[in-house]
Amino acid sequence: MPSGRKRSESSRQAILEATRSLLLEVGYERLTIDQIAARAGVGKQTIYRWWASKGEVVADAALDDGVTPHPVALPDTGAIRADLQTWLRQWVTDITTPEGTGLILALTAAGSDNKTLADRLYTQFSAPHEDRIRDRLRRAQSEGQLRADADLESIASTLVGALLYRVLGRNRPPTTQDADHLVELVLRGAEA
Amino acid sequence: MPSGRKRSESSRQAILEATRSLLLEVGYERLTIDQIAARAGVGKQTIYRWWASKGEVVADAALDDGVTPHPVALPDTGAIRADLQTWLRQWVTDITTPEGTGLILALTAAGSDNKTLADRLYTQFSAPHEDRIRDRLRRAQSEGQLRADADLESIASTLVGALLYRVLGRNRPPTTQDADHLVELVLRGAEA
Amino acid sequence: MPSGRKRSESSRQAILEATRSLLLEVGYERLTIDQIAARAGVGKQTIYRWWASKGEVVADAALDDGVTPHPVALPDTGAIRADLQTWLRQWVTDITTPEGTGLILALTAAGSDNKTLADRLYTQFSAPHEDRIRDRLRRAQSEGQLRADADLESIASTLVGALLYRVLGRNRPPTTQDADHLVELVLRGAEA
Amino acid sequence: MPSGRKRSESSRQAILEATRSLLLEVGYERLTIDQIAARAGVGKQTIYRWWASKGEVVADAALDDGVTPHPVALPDTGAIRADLQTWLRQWVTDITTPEGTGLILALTAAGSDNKTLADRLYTQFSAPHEDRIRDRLRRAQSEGQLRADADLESIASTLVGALLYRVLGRNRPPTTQDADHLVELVLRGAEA
DNA sequence: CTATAAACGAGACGGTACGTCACGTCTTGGG
DNA sequence: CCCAAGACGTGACGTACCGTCTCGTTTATAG
Repeated sequence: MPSGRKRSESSRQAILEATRSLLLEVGYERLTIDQIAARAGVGKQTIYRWWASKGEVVADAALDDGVTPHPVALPDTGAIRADLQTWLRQWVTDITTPEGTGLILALTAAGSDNKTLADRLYTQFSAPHEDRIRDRLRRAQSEGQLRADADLESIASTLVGALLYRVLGRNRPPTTQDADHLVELVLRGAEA
Repeated sequence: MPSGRKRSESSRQAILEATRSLLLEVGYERLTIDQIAARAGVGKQTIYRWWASKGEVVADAALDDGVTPHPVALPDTGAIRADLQTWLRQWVTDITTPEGTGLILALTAAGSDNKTLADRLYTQFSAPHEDRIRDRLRRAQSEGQLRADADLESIASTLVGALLYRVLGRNRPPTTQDADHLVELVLRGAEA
Repeated sequence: MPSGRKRSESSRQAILEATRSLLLEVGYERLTIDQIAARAGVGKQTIYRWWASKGEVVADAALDDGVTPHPVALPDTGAIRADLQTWLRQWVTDITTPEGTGLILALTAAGSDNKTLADRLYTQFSAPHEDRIRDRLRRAQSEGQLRADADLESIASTLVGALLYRVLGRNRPPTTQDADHLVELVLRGAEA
Repeated sequence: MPSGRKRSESSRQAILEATRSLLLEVGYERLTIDQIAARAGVGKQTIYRWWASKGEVVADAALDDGVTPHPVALPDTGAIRADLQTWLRQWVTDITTPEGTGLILALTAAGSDNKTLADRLYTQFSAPHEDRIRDRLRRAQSEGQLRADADLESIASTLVGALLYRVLGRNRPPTTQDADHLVELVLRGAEA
């Protein structure tokens, strides 16, 4: 029977919020646990008690934030190309804001350092996007809009990867127009 | 007129070599200047004298390494799809070795932290690849293998981005087959 | 009229016993409340509820232990020198055991830090010894064995102090023979 | 051939001076390495590089201070009792100042915790006093002022121990008069 | 026979200090 | 002027304890 004081939800929130704000101010590499604790008004041990590393805190901070995993399902108006464009345009807008780009850079750095964390970040951040796209593609395929032999996994992965690559490159962040072109490029050959 | 002792080439080499080996052993984040100096048998000052930051050393270490920027030009047998596949298959093989993946992860982490460095890395590492692909595509276009309105920049960027995305994701590193499929996917709609 | 649960005697005992054993294992400085609580199987609050500081717990642990304040009265065979020697020999034996020395070192450290505690320790630990010696000396004086102008306080304090000094010094712990010599030294000039 | 930067004498001095002042302000137990470093304007590592523990720093701080080991030799006017009294009176005055008492309490606490340190403190602090006293006693003995069988070691140790005991007890710090009485007490039986 | 109130074991909390590591700079002595 | 060595002030690391504060749970008295 577990006794003892319960985990403080307010501390948990304060830590994640402090992490998010510091991430935008100083970036992942210069982010320190000391800073997070100080800004959150929390003892360092309270962070170490519940998270194994800076990367874990950052991951939770990003994923806890409603914005990032962007749970919006793809629209289904019947026109696959338009629906994909609508959705990707919105996603590009989100990830090219300072907040969005900052979180992506932070999560990438975090994942670079830690395979376990990289897996978790892929599963919770990238995979849901790919899944949503693939599901919508599958519907289109069953409706005969896409060829039966189109590699839907590959299309979804390429769409997400190509845009993230431009965000990570930093000098040519993707635009909504880029999103449109990209959809055209990869769909052209897949359409029936 | 410069007097005094000349810069030691052997120290420079030792530093870059030590950096490369440590990068594979401990990764970018846990790499330290102290370690590099110790392994290279070099004073720390000698590192700080010639490089501004850990990221710069890592960038030089990676780019100095013949393997990574992979200076091989694309073949030109006349068949654009086959040539692209040949080249990309080789590149995928290179970047999915432990050394290749390690360096890419390190460079990504380094670039996440530093916009200036990110630009340099893009210019010296990614851009040459995109350029080579785009040049070959252009030739194919002028030969009438590709449609006149195909967005060659976009194709090149997508090919590179989609594969790097899979390397960074770590759980599904790209295979030579993936490279083939990817070329098919993006070329299908661009071919005349 | 107080209601509610009574103080747990078993917890009190467990705390003092845990304190004694830990004191011998790690010494006063490395002794922690957390350790005591863990070994005693007790919540930390139960310690803080009843004791104000580590020093207080240690003092109670030492004084609760029958051994230390050694309540044995001095014998009175009529021969002051022999009686003193008998008693001091026993005391030296007690305080040079590992347990005895450990407690004295702990109490000394505790008293060094805290004037209030130092007073209490003196009153409950040293003073009773001096008092017993002085009372026996007084009897001897009234019997004419000691000169009327002998400074009995001073003699008692010197006997106790000289032996404790050797215990604290650690490299030359006093022997029963030392006790004999000491009695001879200070009594020789005081005897009638 | 040892190269590299030399140890900073100014840092060493600043550390010992900071330690002395903090010792008087907060006492041994509440003294922290962080505090010492901050007040001395020094990095913590500079302390840990040269001293193994808080106790070592305190010992050096005390012994480096000219006051404490009080290198004054005993006078030799020919009258052993008067010479001893003169010297002990001065010593009592020194060790009953706030500074003197503070250092003694600190050194006692330090020695309680660490046998090695206790030995060093005895050797460098107490032993020199006992030695000086014993040497003077020996001279007196050879001049026939003291009995040939007087235990000079024991006398010296008793004088030092009895006075330090009163300092440690805190409630009855020794006076110059106490010093006089003590000399009388232990010499009376030893004089020829 | 219940309330209710205090003490209990447990353990999370905001903090302070620990001793270590790495930073980037400075000093030393030697090419 | 460069170099290897290495001490320096700074600051973050992750851990250990501090003394306080909830949490149920247990044990006594009071109604």
